[in-house]
Amino acid sequence: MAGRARYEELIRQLSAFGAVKREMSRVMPAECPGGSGAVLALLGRHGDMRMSRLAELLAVDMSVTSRHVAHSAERGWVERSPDPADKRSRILRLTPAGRAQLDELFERTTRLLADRLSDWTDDEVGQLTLLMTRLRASFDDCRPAQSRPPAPPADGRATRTPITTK
Amino acid sequence: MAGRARYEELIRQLSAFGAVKREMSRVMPAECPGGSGAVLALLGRHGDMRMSRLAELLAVDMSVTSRHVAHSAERGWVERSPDPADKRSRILRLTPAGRAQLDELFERTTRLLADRLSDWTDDEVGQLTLLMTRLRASFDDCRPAQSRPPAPPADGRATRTPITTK
DNA sequence: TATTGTTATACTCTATAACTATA
DNA sequence: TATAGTTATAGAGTATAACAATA
Repeated sequence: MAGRARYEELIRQLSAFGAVKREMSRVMPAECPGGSGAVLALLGRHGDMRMSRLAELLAVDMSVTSRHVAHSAERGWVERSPDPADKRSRILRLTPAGRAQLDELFERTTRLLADRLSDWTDDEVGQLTLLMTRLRASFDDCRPAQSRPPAPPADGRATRTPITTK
Repeated sequence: MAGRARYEELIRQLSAFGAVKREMSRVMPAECPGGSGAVLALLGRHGDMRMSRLAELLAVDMSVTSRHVAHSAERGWVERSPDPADKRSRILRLTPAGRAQLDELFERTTRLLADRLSDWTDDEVGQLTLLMTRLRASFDDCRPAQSRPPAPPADGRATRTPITTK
């Protein structure tokens, strides 16, 4: 358990963190806003899935997810095919065009980070990523849990706060 | 210089970080949205200042700053007095009510963090804060620079870009 | 009756541009 | 002419609630 001063300083940093995200979004192609980018990134990482699962990964209401996905689908980046097992559901899949767009996003953001973080060592970047991942996991653990998967097989530098199915 | 895989993983974490911020803002009093909270926090930390300086600290356009400050002033948290040295400017100051509101904000967010991060050590929280501070500084250093002070000596966990009165 | 997904509405945050009042 | 600050407008993100189709 950390001291109050620690928390307050962390709060300040969290609060001021918007600036970094804003600068990241400024290098994104105008046609692809952040919401769509997040959709593509998650589909690229986790593969095909349903709306509800995507909403959970985005940690956002499904109504919001629906709009982001609609935007992506309109541009041909995502395909929504009916789920044969449940006609209410739709299976989302990244199209080749979506994959290309995703590559472009990573290309741009990676270039930005490589520029800004040129004086960071590989290990320092890894450290920050690890701690941010863990922070997010610590918050996730306390969510109204829908269908949190039982300890997703941590893939390398994954979450240090193991997820227990409640 | 870190490897591309490092950057991509960091990008994913940055992208997913909104969830943490959203949860933080959910514990805020309805009357005090995030923008006002940031204003109060910066005035509390750095003391009285002008609009332009606050806008720079917020890393946001002055038009945005103006609205947040107006919101805070309407609620009696911030006082805008004319600058005798320059009649175009206004000096911002935290009122006692603003200080009380700020205390309340820290109280709530600290409580949230203490809950979520109960299994983090003091040192781990410090580590994360330090790295986030440094990340932000790395981005700041590349900004269109208005009155950025000349590379101050980093002192541990404080902002690495200390503020000097222009 | 409950769940999946969509749509309508409203609110916050942001940037750009036009405007004022000083400098 | 340039700068400090305000306001109007527009765009992105989010949540809540009402709705349709299916389970």
